[in-house]
Amino acid sequence: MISFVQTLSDLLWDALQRAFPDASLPNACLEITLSTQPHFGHYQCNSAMRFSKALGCSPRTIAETWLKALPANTFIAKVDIAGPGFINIWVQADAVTAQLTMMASRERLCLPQALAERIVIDFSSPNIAKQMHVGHLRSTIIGDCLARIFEYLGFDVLRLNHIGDWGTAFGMLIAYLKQHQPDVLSGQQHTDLSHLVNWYRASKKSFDEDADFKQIAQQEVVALQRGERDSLHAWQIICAISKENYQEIYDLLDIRVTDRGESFYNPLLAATVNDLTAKGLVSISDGAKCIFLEGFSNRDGEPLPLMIQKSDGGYNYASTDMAALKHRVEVEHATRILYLTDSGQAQHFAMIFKAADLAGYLKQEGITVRLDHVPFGLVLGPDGKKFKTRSGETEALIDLIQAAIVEADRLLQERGLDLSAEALHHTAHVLGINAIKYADLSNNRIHDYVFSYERMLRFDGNTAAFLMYAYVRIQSLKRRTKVNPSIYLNTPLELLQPAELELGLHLLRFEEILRQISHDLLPNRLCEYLFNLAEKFNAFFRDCRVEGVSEQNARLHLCDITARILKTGMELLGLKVIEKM
RNA sequence: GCGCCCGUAGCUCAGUUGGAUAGAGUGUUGGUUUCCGAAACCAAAGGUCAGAGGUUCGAUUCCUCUUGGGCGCACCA
Repeated sequence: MISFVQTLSDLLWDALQRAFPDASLPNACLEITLSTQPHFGHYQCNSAMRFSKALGCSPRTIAETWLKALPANTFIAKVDIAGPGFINIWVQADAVTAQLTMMASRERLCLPQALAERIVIDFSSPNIAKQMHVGHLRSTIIGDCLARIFEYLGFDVLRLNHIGDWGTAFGMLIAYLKQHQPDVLSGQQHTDLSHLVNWYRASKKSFDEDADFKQIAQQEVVALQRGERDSLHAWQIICAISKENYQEIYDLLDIRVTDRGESFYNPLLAATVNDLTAKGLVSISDGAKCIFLEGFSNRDGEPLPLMIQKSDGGYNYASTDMAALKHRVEVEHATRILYLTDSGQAQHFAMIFKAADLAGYLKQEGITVRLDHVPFGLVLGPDGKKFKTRSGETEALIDLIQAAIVEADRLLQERGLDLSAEALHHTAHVLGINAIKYADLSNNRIHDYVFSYERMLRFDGNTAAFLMYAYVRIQSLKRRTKVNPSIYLNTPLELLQPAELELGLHLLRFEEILRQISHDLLPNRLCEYLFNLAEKFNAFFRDCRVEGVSEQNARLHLCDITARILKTGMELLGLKVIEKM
């Protein structure tokens, strides 16, 4: 759909060229934005000031000449010049109605991409033999949300879980299990992640303190990488136990992601290193294969390497990331790759991206692959420091989620709702998880944010519950009037009152918001949009009676579109929508 | 030391091609229901946008410096 701003922009651009046919304007792009104040109209154009120099006269004169050339049209109701040369625009309700009707007639509320660009989103990425913790929460939630938005926009999205399932740690864990837990490896004894975590700690201790064990562990790594059957089998058992644990979390959070861990790229590592070497990018430093890149130096001011092979011949995460990038471009044909990790890895990815560019991995069939590191800040505890439990341990994600659900349950019970125990429990479940997700997504991801059950579970303010409440209220109203949807959906929309027009204009901006997020990758913009939508609906609902008035069915139609966008928007954030609460 | 990120109301945060009087939420104070869900709405109060300079018609936004905080910087990922 051509956005409303675009339509206005086209109209004004034509007028500008008619008004100043001989002028060469510096910028073919008009600046049209939402008005900053209600009395400045619906939209404002700020370009007259910018053109002042090029046209050699004052912004006000430009604006006056410009608007005289604006032909009569069905979009603009009124224009006005204010201040130094701002052009304020009031739109015609009929034009909004027409666009809204067109939008609502489609099953999907925005147009799909002309070309289904292939986009890889690398997110979540827990580590085998470790609990998922808050650090994985943001990657998982934000990554899933971006994936949903890109899918909705019609991109061909490949969600990849780059699990930490390979590397030196497995040697010691396998060695330890062989020595102390043979029944687990033989499959005779089932176990869970909490035991695994303890064994991991114990094996680490032995590794650090016992030279003999260390040697055995290192041999296990070699055996594993060689693909020896016993070692591989042990590795598979360890992975399976871990996956059980994080699949439980993904089920709770409704996250869909394809497992493709570091181990997947193991067979590609040697070839990748060879390829980089053949391209002359690699030099040997202290026995390790390194790529030295301009602009990166270490604490002693010496060049900082991107190490792609260790001096002992082993590979590390840079090797895997280079191989993965190559695979995603060459085999998966990705034209864009997003990496959802904390901002601490910014330098690492900056180096990976630069090295990939130098190696020519980003040019494929005339297309330049776009790489985005999508960084995010830390989750902080109430003390403003990195989130920890009271005992100072890193909090397991599963506990965190359960706690939110328990807290939501308690709050709902306090309210004394007219719900069955089962319905209340279900609502608490949805509310708890929605609250965690929304609290995360509604903050700008760049910043650290303070985690607080109390704040995220509030029923008022910019929270998940506020959006859910706005939605159920609309659904309730639709039920209450007992009008068959086929009747109100076929009743022409009318935007008579200012609050109706405001709501209608806001509804039209949905696609524009999603497109913007596909560029800046900031889901908080969708949260803000939906929060404003709920507010504008509340204003409409305050000013415009729905039930039992002559405009009833037209207004029910508007309510229905509002509910659809609220629902779609919440689903794009990964929130569950309920019909009653 | 080098590099990256951040500093906006008491608190939590928006504010991205530079736009008019910097906005929400929360908290505080006051108000709104014979009427569609008051889990709502309205209003008041609250600011040196960390500080200083620069760029220009215009800077929270871009540049430089200062300051405070966070993170990264060779064989863990």
